[in-house]
Amino acid sequence: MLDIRLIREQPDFVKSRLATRGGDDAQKVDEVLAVDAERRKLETALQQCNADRKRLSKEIGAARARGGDSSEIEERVRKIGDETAELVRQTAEAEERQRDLLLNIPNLPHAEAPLGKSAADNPVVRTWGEKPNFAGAPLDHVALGAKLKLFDAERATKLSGSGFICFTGAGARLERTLIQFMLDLHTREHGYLEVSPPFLVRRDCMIGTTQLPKFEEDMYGLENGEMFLAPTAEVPVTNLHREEILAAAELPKKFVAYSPCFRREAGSAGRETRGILRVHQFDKVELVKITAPENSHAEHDALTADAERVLQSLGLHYRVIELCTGDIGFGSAKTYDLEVWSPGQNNYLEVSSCSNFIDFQARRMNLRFKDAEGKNRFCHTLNGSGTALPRLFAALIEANQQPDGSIRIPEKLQPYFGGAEIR
RNA sequence: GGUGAGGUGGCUGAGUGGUCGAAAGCAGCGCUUUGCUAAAGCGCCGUACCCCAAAAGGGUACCGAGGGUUCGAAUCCCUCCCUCACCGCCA
Repeated sequence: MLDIRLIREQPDFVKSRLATRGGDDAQKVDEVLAVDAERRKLETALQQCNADRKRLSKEIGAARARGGDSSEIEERVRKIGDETAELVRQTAEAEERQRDLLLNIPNLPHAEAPLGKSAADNPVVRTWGEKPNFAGAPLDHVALGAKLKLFDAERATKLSGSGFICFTGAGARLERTLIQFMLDLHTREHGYLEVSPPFLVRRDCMIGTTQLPKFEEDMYGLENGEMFLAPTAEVPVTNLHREEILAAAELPKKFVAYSPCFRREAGSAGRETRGILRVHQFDKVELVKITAPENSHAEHDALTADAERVLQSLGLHYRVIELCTGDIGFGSAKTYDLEVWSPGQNNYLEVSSCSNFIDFQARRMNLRFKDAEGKNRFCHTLNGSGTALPRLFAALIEANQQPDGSIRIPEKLQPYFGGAEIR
């Protein structure tokens, strides 16, 4: 949520930053400004009424204490009360309209975010490692999975419909191994606190981390829209400290959490849907940071580096791209995507998205900290998936397939996996 | 799921219809005095929003949340949420 004061004081700046995303947000800014002006007018009038009512009511009390007659004042206050009721209704309505509008305006892309219209304009920031060489054409993860019985899409569909996957045997073990490997890496070597949060969260949490109200059709809701299956651990973990005022010394807070993630993937039929690349339920290990504003960019770079360590440790070739202003997510000001090389797809696969939300989520969550001068200021929030499991799984088995059809387990993973190969 | 108790400012804790944004104590900040690692006295000490060009200042709201009664609600009524205790059920 953007700061209404920023919109009020610098509307042209806000509009010009939003314009870099494309879309019609400038119009929403004008709407919110109009509502804001109306709201404040109503609020001032209402407060004047309340002040009169309060003052006169006290006079009634004083008059009665003296044993005097107060019926005339009582009549006046009753009249003010009638006027107030209408103002209360109008003010509340204006407040709600303003909030609805604000919740539907996306974050301002950071000044350093590259300009662009679509994913085609996302610059490559850096690459790591080399594409592996294969004697013949490498198999893709679907073929490898079928051959080695690593997952069973048909039976998962029988259980839950299309877009669900069931890992089996060595595949299930490899999946579990990757989760544990990442949790250990981030807790032992990068200083994150492991949390195992609820996966079912209240509506407020989904608003806090910007999934709602705009993307409700992509979420699985229960209990008449009061509860939702988390689409990422970002939701429960970032909301852990919602409506709190943290001490400056506590920052940055660094969390790592494993969770299954539930997404309807509405409207994405046909895009990267082969095999296990886009499913309605998948496992993910998520990184979340809560930082002071001064440090959020440095912490963002560090978080991205921590996510990269996973791919480096597994010896997987990847590249880092930065999302351009036209492609960046609704709530994010600056985002790096990690894309791992998939020999089977002969393309890069997005496995991790590291975003700096600045104070956009913190305002929605009312998440603040007390700074050195004792002022309460909004925190900055960052998150990056320490990698979406099925895609990492797919890239990993494709990159490590051997001429004899077996899969070599990367060295660092072997102690976790309890073996050096799958055959 | 049942029964009972309870949710007040950073903390403890008063307050059952009016002068209560809320006593008192603790913690914190400032000043004064005396001075050896401290005591005493005094003052300050919540958040959000609105008005004001701004500062100063003024105002409104907030005693778990939301409604209601009333001229007036921390206080009375209703609903909900949460915490604690015990009981039931259960991985």
